[in-house]
Amino acid sequence: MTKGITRERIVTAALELLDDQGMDALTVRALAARLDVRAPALYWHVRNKQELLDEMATEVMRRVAGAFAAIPPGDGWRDDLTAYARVLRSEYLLHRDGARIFSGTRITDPDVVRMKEPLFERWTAAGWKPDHADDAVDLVTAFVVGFVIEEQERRQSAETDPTRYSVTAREAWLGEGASLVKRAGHLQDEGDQRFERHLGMVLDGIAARPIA
Amino acid sequence: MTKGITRERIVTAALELLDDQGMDALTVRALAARLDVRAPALYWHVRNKQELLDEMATEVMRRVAGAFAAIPPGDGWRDDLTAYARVLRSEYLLHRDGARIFSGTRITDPDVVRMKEPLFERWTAAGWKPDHADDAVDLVTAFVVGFVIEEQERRQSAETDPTRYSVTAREAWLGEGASLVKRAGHLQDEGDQRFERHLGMVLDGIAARPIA
DNA sequence: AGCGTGCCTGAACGCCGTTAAGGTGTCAAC
DNA sequence: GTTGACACCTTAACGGCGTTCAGGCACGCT
Repeated sequence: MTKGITRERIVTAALELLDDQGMDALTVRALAARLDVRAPALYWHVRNKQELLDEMATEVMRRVAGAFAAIPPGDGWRDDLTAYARVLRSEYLLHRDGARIFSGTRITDPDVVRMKEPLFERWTAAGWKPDHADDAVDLVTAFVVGFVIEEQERRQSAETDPTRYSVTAREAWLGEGASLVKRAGHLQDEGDQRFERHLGMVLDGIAARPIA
Repeated sequence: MTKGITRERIVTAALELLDDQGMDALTVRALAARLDVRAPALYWHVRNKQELLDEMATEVMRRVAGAFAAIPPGDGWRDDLTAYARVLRSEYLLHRDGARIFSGTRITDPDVVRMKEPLFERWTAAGWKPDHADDAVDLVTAFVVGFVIEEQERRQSAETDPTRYSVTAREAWLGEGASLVKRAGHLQDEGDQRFERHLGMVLDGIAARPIA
């Protein structure tokens, strides 16, 4: 491993460590060890752990912006927002607890925020008002964040305690009655279909509003 | 303060401590001090801190269920879901980082899950399929979670660093270009209106699907 | 040759969650 | 009325955490 720590190397190593071992194992000492260095060395490049976490979140969003920019523009706002939602979800899913950790943290790089600009240009050209465009992006973002948080918790919970999401165990836990709640529990298909279906509803909701 | 620690007293004290001092100050020792007891005493009543957090989340959801049950049933699914969304949001807003902390954590009390039953009954009576009812509740939940996470982070960020969300500082940070992004930033009205508007879109999206 | 400065180390501090072992009070059984 | 069990709490301690601080080593500049 070549020496010479940089901010970027720290951030990417931190993301790897998070994926390998999970949030609890993401300690300054462990991260330093992975970079073949002692813990205090990191404090030369980063003010504290919170700043590191912010930087990690920014990096994740940078990858979202990158992946999104690599997709050819679609046929209209609906294609654009669908692509954005899918990219955001899959980037969150790449990291353990990704949605919980990386949502709603401060972005330290203006370029990431500026990525919205081309989108806004296309949509205003198509007659959208800026505030409607803003609502649309934020609504889709909120939906994806909420969806993936629940998705990831469900997934992890199933790993650590497989009985929890088994149908029979759940029914026993629920006790008597609540038959409709139980019946609904049966129907939960896995991830992707559910995501696309819910996303479709959100987009329908956006479509139902006057654009200007 | 009367002695005699119980699980419930621990949980409510923990919620108070969280509200007063924030997540970082919610330590076992500080919580014990608030209950006039030494830290290890709590381990007689609670397995570990994670279990305490789960219990706190459950308590919050119990309050959501309680507040929701206290509202007289509305005129249809739209009223029901609106009331649910508002109750969930305001309960999250009551606690620092509420949405981030309490979303997607395991609920330890079956009664909370069973609260959905009367809703499902009403809606199926009105012709909804169970899977559609399930989708609707989960979609609204995901939206509220995502919305409030962003809302709370924005609010706290504004407290600790008031320049961050000032318009002029933000524009300087964004640099040249991105004029549409900037323009959208101007329009962000505060909390409630925005919530109601976005919620309306989500509900429109639900309304746009066939119910059966 | 000497010096500043960039990057890193070793040692330490205070706090954390958690465990182990031991006390004290209450109350039923004898 | 003594004994013993048990619920509940204490003190002491452990290992690990984020972070700070003083020092040291290697380089480029004068």
